[in-house]
Amino acid sequence: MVPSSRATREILIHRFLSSSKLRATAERRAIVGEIVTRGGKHFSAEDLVDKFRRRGTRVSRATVYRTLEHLVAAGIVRRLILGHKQALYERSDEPDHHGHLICLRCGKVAEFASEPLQRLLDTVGRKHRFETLSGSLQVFGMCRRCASEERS
Amino acid sequence: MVPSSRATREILIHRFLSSSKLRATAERRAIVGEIVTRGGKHFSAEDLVDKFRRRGTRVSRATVYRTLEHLVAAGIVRRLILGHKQALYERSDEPDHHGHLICLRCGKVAEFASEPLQRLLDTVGRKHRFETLSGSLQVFGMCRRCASEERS
DNA sequence: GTATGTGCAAAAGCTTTGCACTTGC
DNA sequence: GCAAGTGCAAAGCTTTTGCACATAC
Repeated sequence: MVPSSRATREILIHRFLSSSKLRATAERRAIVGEIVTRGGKHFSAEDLVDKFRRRGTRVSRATVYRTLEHLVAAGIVRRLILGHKQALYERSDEPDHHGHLICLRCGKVAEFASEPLQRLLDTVGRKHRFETLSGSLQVFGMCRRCASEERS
Repeated sequence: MVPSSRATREILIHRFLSSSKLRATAERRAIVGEIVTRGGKHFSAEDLVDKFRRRGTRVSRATVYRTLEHLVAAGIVRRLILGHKQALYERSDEPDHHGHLICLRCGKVAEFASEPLQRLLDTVGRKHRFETLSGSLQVFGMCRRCASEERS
């Protein structure tokens, strides 16, 4: 049974709005709602804009960017820079720290959870007196499919 | 005693040019030479353009970008995306794998070598049948100086 | 009623590209 | 000589911003 998406959304919206003196606008609700609906997957600002356009919800690109900025500041989503072009975002209430396997040939991004990564972050932070907020391990290379296609 | 920079440069240029059927132009020599001179530090495409402009060497921005692309493909430099704006590059013959500590407040990027990171990459690659070419661990947070300024 | 937020379109910033000219091999 | 490389300026993309209008509180 999947946890109630409606409940999650309300919690997130509440946390988001109360974290500063932000107003609860229809646009912000739509954006948070959409992010909740997407679950743990990565998404770009443009993904949201597209979705709203297709669905007929009126939210401008500028508002999407501005709201994402707030969400990042509030610690609700993380901003990832994986490929070479746009930034991707993901909910930060996802299984703690994880890394990304980025295929340089097909561009696919896979994710892996890693308990050792978590420990590594702790160690590094302590050693360098650095206050770690989040960490992202990017591994560049070739996914299994591309590696085998490359050989043939 | 620092290893001969001239020798290093020749080796790199040779490796670079012979890795495909690339021609040895003055521009490419200047770019590789400059990268060698910079040692292990990060640099952006614009850094190179600036340097050439100040020094009076005529190398266009387009050529810098095109050559960097070749260098990345040849495995001589790595392309890093650390902050939010331009890509940074670094020589890939640097002390194997290392991570980056990125301060979200002042933007400073520090580097740390990490043997455990190396091991983590191996483990992850094996586990996910992923052919790892390079890995980059980005740790976002606050550096010591900013953390203390923030508190005061 | 007023501080906040939104939309639009323009601006900004990095990177890529088309095309005519140059040059290494 | 000709394929490969360069420079220039224009175009492409994502993201940010200024400003007039709209709206949550």
